[in-house]
Amino acid sequence: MDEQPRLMHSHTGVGMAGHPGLPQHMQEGTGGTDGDGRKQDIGDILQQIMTITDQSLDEAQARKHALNCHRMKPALFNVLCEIKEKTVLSIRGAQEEEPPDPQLMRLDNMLLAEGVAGPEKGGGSAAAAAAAASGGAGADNSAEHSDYRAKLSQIRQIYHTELEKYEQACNEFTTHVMNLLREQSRTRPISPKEIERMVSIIHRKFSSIQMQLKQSTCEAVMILRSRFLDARRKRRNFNKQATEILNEYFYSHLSNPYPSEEAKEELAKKCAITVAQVSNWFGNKRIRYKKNIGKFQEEANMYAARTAVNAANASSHGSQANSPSTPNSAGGYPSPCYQSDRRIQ
DNA sequence: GGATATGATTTATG
DNA sequence: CATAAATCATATCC
Repeated sequence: MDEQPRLMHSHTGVGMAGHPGLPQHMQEGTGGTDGDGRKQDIGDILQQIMTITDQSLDEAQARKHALNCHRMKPALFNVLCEIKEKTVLSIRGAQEEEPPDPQLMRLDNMLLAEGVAGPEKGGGSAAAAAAAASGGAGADNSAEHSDYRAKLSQIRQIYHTELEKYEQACNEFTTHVMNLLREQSRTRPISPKEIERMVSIIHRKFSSIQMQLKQSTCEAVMILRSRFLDARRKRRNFNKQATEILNEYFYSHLSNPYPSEEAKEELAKKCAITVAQVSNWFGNKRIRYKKNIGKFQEEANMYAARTAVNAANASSHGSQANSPSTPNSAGGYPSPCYQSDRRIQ
């Protein structure tokens, strides 16, 4: 809207005399006689154009309409078109290319990798699988994970809503501007290139806003990750049953407490934890046992007794009325001392 | 609240 | 790569 008076001033108002783009009949001096009425006409029109900004909008609208209907309008318009063509050509120079922003690409890639952008990934299938695999025992673990997933999808949803909002606003604005330009193109020459450029400017602006959104979404995801996926921060003790199973194995293999890969897998399954966790547990247990055997003596005795009783039960099942609740009363079980022949290397 | 227990991670080693 | 050892960071106990 504000370009109209400027254009008129700079090209039509002042620089008119002798402009190379102007047709012959408009470049004549004031001395001519037969073109006098016509010149007066043009002068009037130009005067009207010049004063258009001083008028109220309604008045201007009316003037515009009047100008539009004026018989000289097509001729003048053609002149303007010519001028425009020349000046626009000189304005438009080395600015058209637009390389993809590496920063934006980085953000996009990350959002895609985190599953925030892109298509909805298989809803809860991973969580369901985890819950199924862990049975009832590892429920807290999967619950924690689902909490993480819930937060992530929350972020995802906000991100998409905002993105959509921006997109919509961008489209609305673009349409609005294009309508304006189209409307203005009746009174001033507007090339398709110009419209294109305007649209691309708008899109650039909006995409820079989008980048901010992506940036903050990335930050949110990062914070979420560090909060939830750093297991050290959310350490959970294994449940009683799991530690019993692990201890049982440890003390019954005290001479060589290094479960094979298969044994680890078995233990992991029984305890509803991962193989890595089993390895961690044994690593911790070995070093801590070795460091302070005395402290573990009682525990060692207890588990040794229990396995002894279990063995006895298994070997002579049914014949004896035994009570598994009195393991300590049974004397003579092998004491799990830290001796040279059952060394941890 | 601090002491201790404990699961996970890091670092070093062969 | 598996493990030992040190270390971290939280959980749990008292």
